[in-house]
Amino acid sequence: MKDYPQLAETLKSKGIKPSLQRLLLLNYMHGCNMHPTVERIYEDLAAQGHALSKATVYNTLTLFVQKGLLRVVNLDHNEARYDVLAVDHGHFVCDKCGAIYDEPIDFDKLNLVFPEAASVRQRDLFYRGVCKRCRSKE
Amino acid sequence: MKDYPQLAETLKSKGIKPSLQRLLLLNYMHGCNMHPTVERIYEDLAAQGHALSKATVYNTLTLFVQKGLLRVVNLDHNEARYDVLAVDHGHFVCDKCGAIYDEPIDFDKLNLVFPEAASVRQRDLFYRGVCKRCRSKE
DNA sequence: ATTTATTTTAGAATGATTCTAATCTTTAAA
DNA sequence: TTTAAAGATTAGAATCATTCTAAAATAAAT
Repeated sequence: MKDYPQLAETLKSKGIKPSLQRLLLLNYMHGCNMHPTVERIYEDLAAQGHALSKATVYNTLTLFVQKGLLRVVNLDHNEARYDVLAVDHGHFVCDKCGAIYDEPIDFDKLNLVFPEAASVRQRDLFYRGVCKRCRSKE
Repeated sequence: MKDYPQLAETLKSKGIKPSLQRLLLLNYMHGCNMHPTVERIYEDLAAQGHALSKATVYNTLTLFVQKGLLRVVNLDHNEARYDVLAVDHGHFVCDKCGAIYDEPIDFDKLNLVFPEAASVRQRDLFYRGVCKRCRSKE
């Protein structure tokens, strides 16, 4: 655990009791620059010797999302992916290799208006296509 | 069927043979301003007396997406939704009632650049929050 | 007509997620 | 400290959207 007191403080500030499992999950997500699936998170933690049950992974991630520590990334209707909420950013998803690239975006500057919206909680932007790595392999 | 020859022509132009089931589905989607799930499409068609099998609904929608007639909207990791490809638009999704509002967006004008992208096939934008209808009920 | 390819279909299989009910852990009260 | 109450974790069952499979129906081609 890199920074136990800091992680615990983050949890407490959101009204979440810092159990071992929750600290492990938050620590994992903070040191994680991909957008892992539940399966991936579960396996990585198990490989590190932390065998949380899969139910706990689900429960905890859902809790973190509710409390605003993470966000769900729905790339397809198959597996959900999880993303740490840092700077506002959009995603580019490669159709070939499935890689997900983050790119900072200032949504405020886009100045988009949805007349039906009373309040906006979350903003997502996805571009899809072929990434340069895959293109260069062709 | 509103405009049989037109629908059949649309299918043929994409290299799809215009079977009855395919015409029914394309017709349904064209006269549909929501973003229906497979279940919804299946039930609506059945209610109209067109009992396609659910497998056919899945197969055909997937075919239409591959051929560029429809697009999948992944609002959550639960059910996929389908959208007719018309003008470029973003989506606002209400957290309370689940309503989905379209809003035309000129993505080109946003001028967003993903350095890792060699080519872009699709662009999606989702805002989430509470819609005015739900807000006014509170 | 007869073969061949294509489409549709019902139902089984899959797999991500949720539910359930029991166990373990922490907190609060006595 | 004990005891009780609340909260967290867990394994495994249940659910449910989607995909697979293999057969039946339809259309196209020889």
